[in-house]
Amino acid sequence: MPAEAELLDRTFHALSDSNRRAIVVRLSRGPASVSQLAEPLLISLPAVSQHLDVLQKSGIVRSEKTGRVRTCRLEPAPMKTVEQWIAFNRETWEGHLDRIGEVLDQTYGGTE
Amino acid sequence: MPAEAELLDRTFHALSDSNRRAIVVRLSRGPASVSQLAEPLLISLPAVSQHLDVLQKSGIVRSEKTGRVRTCRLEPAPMKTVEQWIAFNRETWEGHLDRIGEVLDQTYGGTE
DNA sequence: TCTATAGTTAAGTAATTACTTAAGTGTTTG
DNA sequence: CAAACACTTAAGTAATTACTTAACTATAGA
Repeated sequence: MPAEAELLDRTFHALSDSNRRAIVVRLSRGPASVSQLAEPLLISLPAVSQHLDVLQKSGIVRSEKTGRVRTCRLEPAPMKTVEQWIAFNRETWEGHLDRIGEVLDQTYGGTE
Repeated sequence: MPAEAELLDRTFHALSDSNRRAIVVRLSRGPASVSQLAEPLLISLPAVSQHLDVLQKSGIVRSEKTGRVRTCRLEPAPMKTVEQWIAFNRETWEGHLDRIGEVLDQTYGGTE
């Protein structure tokens, strides 16, 4: 599988869980520690660690540990790739609709 | 779980598989039958049917059967929801960076 | 130094996923 | 009517997922 496809697989998969999306939403407002991220979630701390692994393997989150605190922050590139993939498909689809429009125009004289 | 979260779950999950994304890319260029969608893929026809089920349950794809042919087409709303979710987070993140910029400006007199 | 804190690792489990092959159901077409 | 066609359903499987609890490591503070 091409590298780009694997990145899209991992990024879409990472975002398909609402606990992980909650982490992303929180990190979009600035860096946070693991326990800060865990606090509003209704799951155990190890479960949060596992979600962070998934987010880090997709590249959405980056983190470094200082002392005993791990600080997590958002890395925007993978989500931008996903956003662009969707936008590109939407444009293709919209272009296709335009061409249907042209055919209708030619057939029924809409613009003539 | 809120209805919006479930839609995001299903839509992100639907797009996390490269065979399903290939189906979406093909459909962005116009409607197609199940076997037309299957033709370039390296999996069995039942597997394609199962992928179409996933795409239809997320609402990304809609289809109707006429005679023995099922015609599939893209339904843009769910992907637009996903695109907006990402855009909203990016904007929050960018706003956060702007505020860091302001602090740096105030601290080091960047704009004064 | 003892203890609380912050997080990690390990191991187990029930549910879900992405396939497969085999055997259907209808629908055209020769 | 028979055979080819376009799927669909069923059943099975190996891998992955999202958790859990228990036990551990490493750092910080009293």
